[in-house]
Amino acid sequence: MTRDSSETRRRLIAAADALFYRQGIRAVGVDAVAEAAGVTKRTLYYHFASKDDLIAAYLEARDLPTLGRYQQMIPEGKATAERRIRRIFEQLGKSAENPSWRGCSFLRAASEFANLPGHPARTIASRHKRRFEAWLEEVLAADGYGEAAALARQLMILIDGAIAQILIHREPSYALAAGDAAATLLKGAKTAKRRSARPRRS
Amino acid sequence: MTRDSSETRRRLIAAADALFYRQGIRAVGVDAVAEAAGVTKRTLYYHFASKDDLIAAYLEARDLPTLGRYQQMIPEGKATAERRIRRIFEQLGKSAENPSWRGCSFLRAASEFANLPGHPARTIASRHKRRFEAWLEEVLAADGYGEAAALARQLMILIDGAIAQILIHREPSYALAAGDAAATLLKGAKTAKRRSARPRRS
DNA sequence: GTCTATATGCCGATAGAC
DNA sequence: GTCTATCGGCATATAGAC
Repeated sequence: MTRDSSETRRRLIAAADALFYRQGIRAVGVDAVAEAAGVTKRTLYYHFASKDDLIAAYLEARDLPTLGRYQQMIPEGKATAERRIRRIFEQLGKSAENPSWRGCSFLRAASEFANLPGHPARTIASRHKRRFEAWLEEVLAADGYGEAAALARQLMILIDGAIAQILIHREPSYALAAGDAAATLLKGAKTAKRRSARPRRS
Repeated sequence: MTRDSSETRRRLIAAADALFYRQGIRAVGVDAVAEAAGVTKRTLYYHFASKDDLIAAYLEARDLPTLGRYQQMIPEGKATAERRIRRIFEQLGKSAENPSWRGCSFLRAASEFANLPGHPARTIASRHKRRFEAWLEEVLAADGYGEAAALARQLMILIDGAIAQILIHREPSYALAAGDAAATLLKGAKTAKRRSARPRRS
């Protein structure tokens, strides 16, 4: 049945998600994924052509939900972009306090397959980060910032830099240091923003 | 003989360095390392107690040389810290243009062993980054910057963030975006620096 | 669609000769 | 200190029954 098929597939992806994110993709065998999903290895290979295919499905399934989680951190229209961006870093630090936190799945996947430029994991990871950067640009542009694209790129660098440092030192406070840097960058761009968006009263 | 012994050990570490950095640590077997070093697996296990021991030696051997390469990018007393820091990002972007560039070995190792907090690779990676951050702090403090520690941490985040983005997108220009951000942060801290370091003439 | 059983090869690590 | 030979286990992937 088609329903059963997609349900089994869904369970396999969920099992892969838990194991790949926790232990790393190369560190987990397909046997372990199949067992965690409650099926045999043969069934896994009925639903996925190869482990690479499963890896692609794992990252694909994480793409929009991951972005969505960041978007939910800063509801629209609640405050200035400056305050909303600051909140991203605060929430990142809070997430990283969870012992099951292991950094960014896309960055770790790209790192694991650094030697395989055409690997699906690389393609999906790059596209995810481009989406993330584009969203940041929208947030800044909507608040009237000039140079929103360049600024969004700098914020993206700060976010992944903070994640990298936290992962290395297991020290979530690096998120706050990155948040401070982001605030400084936004403050510096503020003047240009106000000048071009609307004339100041003073 | 002790001389032969350390020479074989050195060759094994060099072989591990080339393979681990290029392909990832978990992706390379000890067989491949031994063969690349021109010895058998048994000899590898004479010089190293385990693969983890070899991994530790690989990262340990990279620690100071890696830091040294960054230090050579900005010779002392040649220019202001602002200009010297900018040069780090320019050189990073240039390095990343080399097809054999695969990002930061310490960050990638920490990422691969994200699930093993006590692993030697994690300890060495963390210590290396602490050293790097301390060096940046020295550079800033020597040039009279106040808040040198906080600023150094922000620069560290920008450096690893740039490396992460370049690795994901295979796009070295992210280094320049990070360099722009660094320049802005240093510029913002300049006023405080000049006030505390020496009175300005104007 | 899911199963049991298996192919084939590499994994880290070791025994014991020289 | 380096070798040949090998251990048991796990890797990805597949054959064929039901």
